Amino acid sequence: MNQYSCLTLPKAPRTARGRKTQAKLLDAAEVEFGERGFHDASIAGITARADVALGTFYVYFEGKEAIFRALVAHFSRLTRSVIAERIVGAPDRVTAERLGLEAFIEHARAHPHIYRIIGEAQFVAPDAYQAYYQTFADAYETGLKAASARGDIREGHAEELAWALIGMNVFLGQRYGLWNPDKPAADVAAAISEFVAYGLKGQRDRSQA
Amino acid sequence: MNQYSCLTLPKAPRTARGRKTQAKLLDAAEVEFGERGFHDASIAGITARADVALGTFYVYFEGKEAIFRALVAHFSRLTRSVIAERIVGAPDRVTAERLGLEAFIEHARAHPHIYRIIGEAQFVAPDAYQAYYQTFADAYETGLKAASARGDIREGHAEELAWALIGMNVFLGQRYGLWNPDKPAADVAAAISEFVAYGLKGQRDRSQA
DNA sequence: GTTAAACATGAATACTGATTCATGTTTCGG
DNA sequence: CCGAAACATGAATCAGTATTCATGTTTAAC
Repeated sequence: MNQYSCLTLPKAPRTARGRKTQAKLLDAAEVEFGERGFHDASIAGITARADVALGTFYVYFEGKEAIFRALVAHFSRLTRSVIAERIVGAPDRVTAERLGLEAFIEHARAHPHIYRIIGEAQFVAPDAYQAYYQTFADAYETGLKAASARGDIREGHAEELAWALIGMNVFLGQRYGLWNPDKPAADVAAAISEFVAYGLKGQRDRSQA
Repeated sequence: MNQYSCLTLPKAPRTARGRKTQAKLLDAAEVEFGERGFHDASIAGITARADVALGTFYVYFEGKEAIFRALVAHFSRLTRSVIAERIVGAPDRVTAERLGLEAFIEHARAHPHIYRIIGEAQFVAPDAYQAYYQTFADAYETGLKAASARGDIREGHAEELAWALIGMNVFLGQRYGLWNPDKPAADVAAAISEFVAYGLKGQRDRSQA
């Protein structure tokens, strides 16, 4: 219930009751935006789900877009940390890619609301959306460069590769996580791993897969 | 002006005047939706741009969503044909991938409206959006299978690969076509081509790039 | 326990914009 | 040229909802 406590929010509550109410609103907003989309979602819908009065919303948020942006910022961090946790300690970059894709598909499957909200941010809060992927891409690029420095993968074109790999992940997450969540995420990740391994290393590697 | 004539439209005009007015509305809607997004776009905005009266809109379209869907269907076909034309006659699959990506980035750069409209379809007309990418993926998969049958690329996982490659194209198109359209599309495509070549063929091929 | 700040309330406000419709005008086959 | 169908018009209708605000209640510091 209190998963948002770390956020710098528009109107910080000063009492325990206030923090609880704000957290209820954010939880409710996740469901309302996730189910109905930004424009069909209503403040009345959010406050009804949170079981507070309509006016209470404006005690804690500037308006509809403000709470949406708060959710985007929160879920951006959450998604990155879920992936990061999963690939920590991977023996090499190709394994990291496979585990990251698996984590991404599973996360999308478990939290479809989050993916709808981030996707809609492209049009509702374009700057936040772009910042999200730029941060992701920067980290990716750094990771790829480190991997090539230690001889894990070939050198060069890390920036373009980072965006290409992110796009791969997003679309596979959409297709196999959100649209047709039947196939095990690990199977999809394994199927793609060969492509990524050859693509990044330029030769077959029998030590992993 | 008459680029929509092939479409099966909700209310087919019966006279030359009618066809011209409907085409003006579709052209105007492309700009209105492309610049302001689906929800901020207004029917009044469309009819003003088309230089017709408000009520005229409803002579030709059921409503706001109907004209949006007509645009999505039209641009889906257009995008596919632009890519298809570019890769016809490519000597091998890897070259086709490179030319396709180049075409995609250039097309996104030249027609940002189209890409905003298709992107928003994800939330405004999810079925149309999904159908668009499913069609794309099916064609892609067929192409990959044909390529592996003739020994161009490795066998296996054509479905997953199709979605991965589409995701790559979309994100590179977004990054280098829409957000930072400075780098030549051919350079980006060349940078990624090595990754795709190794990934699909599993060994260096010195005959092309 | 007092009290000032923080929080909660929901009816009222204010505005937007999609869609309808009754009425005129143009087209085109005959 | 005539008439019926097609097309054009824009004021009026209709619905929905984001945001405000005046008022009442709870919290927590002292």
